[in-house]
Formats: sequence, structure tokens, C-alpha cells
Amino acid sequence: MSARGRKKDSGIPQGVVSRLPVYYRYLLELEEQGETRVSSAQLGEGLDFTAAQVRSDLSFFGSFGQQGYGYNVSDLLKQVRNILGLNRVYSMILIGAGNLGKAIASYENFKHMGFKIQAIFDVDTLLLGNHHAGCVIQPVWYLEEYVQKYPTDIAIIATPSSASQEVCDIVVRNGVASIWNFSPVHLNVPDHVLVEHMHLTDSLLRLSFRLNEKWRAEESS
Amino acid sequence: MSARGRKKDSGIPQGVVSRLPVYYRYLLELEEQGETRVSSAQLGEGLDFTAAQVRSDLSFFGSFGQQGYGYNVSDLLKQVRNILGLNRVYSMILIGAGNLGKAIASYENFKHMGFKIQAIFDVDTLLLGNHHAGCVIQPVWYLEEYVQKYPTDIAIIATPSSASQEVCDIVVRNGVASIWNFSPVHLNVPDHVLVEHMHLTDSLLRLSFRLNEKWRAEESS
DNA sequence: TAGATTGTTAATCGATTAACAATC
DNA sequence: TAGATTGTTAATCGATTAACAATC
Repeated sequence: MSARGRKKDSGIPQGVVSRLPVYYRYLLELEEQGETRVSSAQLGEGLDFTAAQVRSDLSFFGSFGQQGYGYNVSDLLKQVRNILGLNRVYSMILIGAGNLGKAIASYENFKHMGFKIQAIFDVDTLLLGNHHAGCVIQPVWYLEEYVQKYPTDIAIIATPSSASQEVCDIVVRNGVASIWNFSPVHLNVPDHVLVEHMHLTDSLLRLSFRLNEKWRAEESS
Repeated sequence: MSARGRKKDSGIPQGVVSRLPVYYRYLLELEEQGETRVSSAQLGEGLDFTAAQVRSDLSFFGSFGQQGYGYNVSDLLKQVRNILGLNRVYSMILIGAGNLGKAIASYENFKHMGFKIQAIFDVDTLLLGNHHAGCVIQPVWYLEEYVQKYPTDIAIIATPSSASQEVCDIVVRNGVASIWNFSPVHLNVPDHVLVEHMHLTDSLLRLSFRLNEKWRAEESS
């Protein structure tokens, strides 16, 4: 039974949530470059947002700036880090060890942010026992027992589309709080489960749509 | 010099563009299941949108339904396919043949939609000559000459962050119209170049933010 | 102090939804 | 015909922006 007419939680607006990681990345860059100070105008300029939007976004969480000065880069970075929840460690499992799964398992960029892949599962018996990111690949029939035994914050689904909903149901009914979904299907989950989609094809189709829109506009000019 | 205060094109709203691939995927599923008919209400139900939104989205492009009946699945699918620009073939190149690059090159889901990777480039000389998705990996110093010689619709950037902007500049100054960016950096491009971001870390950080928001809400209840 | 820039309010802009006449 | 469902309009809701008093 799928959730219907679901209200987006009354919390922080989606747009703000989408921009938070972008601020985080940019602040990280600034800090690496040794910048100590940044204004909302500079932040906006660098990220193609308006200065007003930057200030408005940040003020959802507190007052991190100073009139006449702007923001201290490393202070703001610490704040954003906490806002994003990077002050703790997340245990993840990966289901599906195909090409995409392997790439996720060996992706370095979020390892050092506290996101740890604790176990990898696959149906393919040929893969079993192989290692990725320091994890042995385990048989998918063991998945349910695993999530019952080990608390898991995030389940990464990188299976073929046909298996995704089933895998999703298994982890959801065993209390996994959130899902990072790489398979190109819409997952049905109860309201309390968070799903973040990472749909390669959707993204590419958006691009091809906009390309065609552009070409059509160029033709008729 | 970065684009500033860029106006989103006056065309189709972003939200609609984001949902188009979702409709496409779902219609494909329905057709495979042998469904011939679907209403905006069903479409909405299956995808957690409202029926009104579905109708409103589709009516940006024409009148594809019929009062009292709904939409014919395969007709609507054809329409959406054309709207997305899937009635032609796209030539793509991939820069960066690391784990992620390899996964993209061997990703089956968009090959049969007309997106063809024509060439793969990498700096790593050890990889040169290797094959992925039927392409030989070529040295990145050859990239500029390549894009001058062969018209390219989409450049896929899957390099380490430090190289992304440079690679981006090369393809942009040689007329590549659009970029599908997998590296976690904000690319500076002229207004006429389209960029579609596929930021794994950003997506994961959005998830961790929402997880924390949820946990905070649960605590204080 | 004078200059700069915040945080926030009010005004604007855009997107979603509810409702319904049109009609298959 | 009666029932169903579209496409669209008007009403609502939410997000972005411009402007400015507060103040470092």
C-alpha cells in the first residue's frame, strides 16, 4: 500500500536542503584555499545563487554572520557540518555489487565524512567472497538476518530494477531508517522511511530535454 | 568570469522538467505490464504526485488525454519520449575512467535510449588501450583535438575534482553543448552551456540532513 | 567614525492545488 | 444517457528577492 498525498514535512524547505551540501562543498574549498572570511555576496557569486538567498538559507539555522564582516569560513563550515549531521558516523549497507555498486563502494569522497559501508550483498554467487572497500560480498539471502542483527542507518540499493522493491521491503520491515536508491524505479515505502534518489537515467533525460529545448529555441530565431 | 544572477530560462518550469523522466519510467513500466490505459489519478497515486499536478505538467506540452477515459499508455509514452528528445541519438564522451567512470561506461540503462559513448579519456597511462563499453581509453591530451574533430552533444565529467574545471573548459571552448558532471564541484560555464549535476556526496548529505532532522523530531516528542 | 554586511520583513514572483465546465 | 476524467482557470500556498534597520 503506497503512501498517498504525502505532505512534505513542515520542517526546512526542500530547496534549502538541496543547497546545504553545495554550501558545504564550497566552504570546504575556501578553507583549503586559506580563506578566513566570506560574505553572502561572494558565496552567491561563486555558486550562482543570490546573496539574499544565501543569507535566508543560513538564517533557518541560526545567526552565523556578523554585520560589516560577513562569515568566518571555518566557523560557518563547522556549523554547516553539524547541520548536515556530519558530527556522527553512519553505518550503511550496499545491496548490489555490479559495476555501479562497486563504484559506490570504492568512492572515496564520503568515506572520510563518516559514512561507512559495513556490508555488501549480492545475488551473484560468483562475486561472493570478493572484497570491496574492505567488505566481503555476502549472499543476499543473508540480508534480512544481517539487518536484524546490526543496526543500519542507510541502505544503498544498487540492484537491477526488478529486485529493488523487494530489497527495499526487506530492509524497511527490519527498521532501516533510510534508503539511498540508485536503481531507476520509484520505491514504495511507509511515510517514516526516507528515500533519496540517485537516478542516473533521470538526470540524463533532464539534460536531453533541456538540450532539445535549447535547440528548438535556436532554430526559431 | 562566472555567470551571475542567471535567469532560469523562461521555458518549462524546473519542477516539470524533473518530473518528466519519472513519468517516462512509469509509463514504460505500465506498457511492459500490458496496461493500455491510465488516468492522471493513477499516475499520481503510483508516483506520489497529485492528479492535478500530473495533468498540469502534461498540458505544458499538449492535450494527450481524453475526457472520461484518461490517457492511452503507449500514445502518451510516445509523446513523452519525443518531449524528452529520445527520437534522436546523442554522441557522448566520457572523461575519467576511474571506478565511477567505468560504471557509467558500462551502465546499460541508457544505451538503448540513444545515448552512445563515443570515446573515453583518462590521464592514467596504465589504463590507456583498455576497453569499456566498446571504446578504447585514450590519453586526455588528445581530448581537445577529438572534440574539435568530432561533434559531441554531451561530455561526461567523471574526473577527480581537481581536474574537472580544466576538462570542462576544454570541451566548452570547443563547442560541446552540455555537460553531465559527476565530480563534486560547481563548474563555471558560459550561459549557453547546459550542466546537469550528478553529485553523489550532495545526495548523501541531503539524506543525512533529513535523517538528523527526523531523529531530532523523534527525540522531542 | 564611516563603510560594509548581516538578519529579517514585506513585496514579488512562481508553483501547486482545488474546482469545474467541457466532453468523451 | 450517466459516469468518468480531462484541460484549464482561479485560489492558495510557498519560495525568492529587494530593501533596510541594526550593528559590527
